[in-house]
Amino acid sequence: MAESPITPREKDFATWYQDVVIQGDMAEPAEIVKGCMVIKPNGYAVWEVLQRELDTRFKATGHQNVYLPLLIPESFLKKEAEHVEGFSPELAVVTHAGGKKLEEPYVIRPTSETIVGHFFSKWIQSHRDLPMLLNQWANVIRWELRTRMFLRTTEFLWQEGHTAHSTHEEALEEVIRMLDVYAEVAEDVMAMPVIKGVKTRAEKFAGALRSYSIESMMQNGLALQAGTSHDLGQNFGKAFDVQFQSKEGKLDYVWQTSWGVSTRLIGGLIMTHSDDKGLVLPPKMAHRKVVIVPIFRKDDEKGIVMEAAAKLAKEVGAHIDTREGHSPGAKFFHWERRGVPIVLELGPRDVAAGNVVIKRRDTGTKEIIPQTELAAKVAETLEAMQRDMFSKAKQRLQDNTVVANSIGEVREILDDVTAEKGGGKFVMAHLKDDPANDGAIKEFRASVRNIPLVDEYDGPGKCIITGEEVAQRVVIAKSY
RNA sequence: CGGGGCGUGGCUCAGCCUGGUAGAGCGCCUGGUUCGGGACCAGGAGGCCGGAGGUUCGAAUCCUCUCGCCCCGACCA
Repeated sequence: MAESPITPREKDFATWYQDVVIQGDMAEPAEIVKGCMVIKPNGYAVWEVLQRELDTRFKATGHQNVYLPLLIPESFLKKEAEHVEGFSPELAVVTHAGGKKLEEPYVIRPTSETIVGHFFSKWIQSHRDLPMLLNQWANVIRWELRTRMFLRTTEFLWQEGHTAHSTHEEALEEVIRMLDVYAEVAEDVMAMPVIKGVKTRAEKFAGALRSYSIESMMQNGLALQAGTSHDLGQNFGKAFDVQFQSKEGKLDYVWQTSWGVSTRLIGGLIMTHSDDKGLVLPPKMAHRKVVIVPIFRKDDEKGIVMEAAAKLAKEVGAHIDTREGHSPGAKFFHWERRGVPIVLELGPRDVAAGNVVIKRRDTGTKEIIPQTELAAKVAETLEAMQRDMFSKAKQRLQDNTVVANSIGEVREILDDVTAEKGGGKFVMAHLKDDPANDGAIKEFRASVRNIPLVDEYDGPGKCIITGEEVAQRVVIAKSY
């Protein structure tokens, strides 16, 4: 009996996560480039599902895809003071090309606000050019000091939306619209509950007026920022001189937004649903939803079983594991680790009785059913799994969200929490949105995740640090 | 970037302290028996020990530098 190569969550959550990523054939460290990973077919397929789900919604809300240069003139970054200050430490810079030193270095994009600003200024003259609603699917590089597969890697894949509007109100509507799209994909497709909210001023995107985020809770109770949407105000408009003439003939700067989600979502997906046996994918995220493991001994059995398997596979769109030289048991483990939602077992006994064994990945429940009922059963099971996985995650979020009324209390709850040991909570507390207060929270390595858009608690109260009256509680947690 | 740990067949690791031309288990290949939760037997292939330099008659082993991975911290849409 071989031991599971996956470290139990209880023992070391961080190691468990890595084991699941590798054993699930999602990705592996590139090793030849610092902080980079190789996304393997099983992982990239998940990204493709996400891309499809997101892109469909972007198009439905009027956006078009574009592609902008990977390299950005260094001077562009410097045009927005806060932006350059925020990103400078993590930039990779190209200084040589074509065999000689460049007059002006190029920065490998960490994000494209600056280059978008440049092109917006070329493309926008009139209010008739607005709104301009663009999105880019791309890779970016940020030289982070500490990386973890999917959660934070030097190079990662993402989409960045960039829009320009004639009024601040309209831009704000866009910011919230896209935040809602992110929340919908997270909850309805990934079965990953999120809290929508505003980032504090200290935590906002470098160069934005305000940032909004969706925050989700991983199984160790740590928060993961799953997506962000920024109200850029006129900051980049002014820095890149993006002006338009209004109906009234007046010149004004555009109001911009930007929003993005990345391959980090895959890390969130894994840490929300997977278990000690490996990856668990919600049906909507699984590119391969049903796999049939045929069981037989002799050749005559093989013929009968394979024939029945082919028929069932066609009926429910399943993949048949025809690999030779692997026992059925080995095949069960194989698909279990890769998170396939439903595995069907089909052997001579089942064929003789007209049955098939259906097994759910999330609960491990096994059931013998008549083959005639399979199609309906599969559809019903996939739906139930999607629903149940969301409920379970939602319940966990609720169970691990607590209220605190003093800074000491917050600290006591979060002090010992680590990514490895877990025990994390979302602590709801009244806190004034002031960088000094963020600093106080940071002392015990936690942070304000966001200020929820919908207050599900007790409304106004006194700030746990300054004692000032604030409108509502904020989410404080340790995070990735 | 600071502190700690670690790089040896595909994987996990032993060997290193006390230098003397590389080992185990798993995996892989072939054949046979198996096959309802990681099968077994037999035979076989595969590594110059992360990389570079140094010390030495001789380096996986000692020294220096370097690259990468993991953990803690700092940093971080």
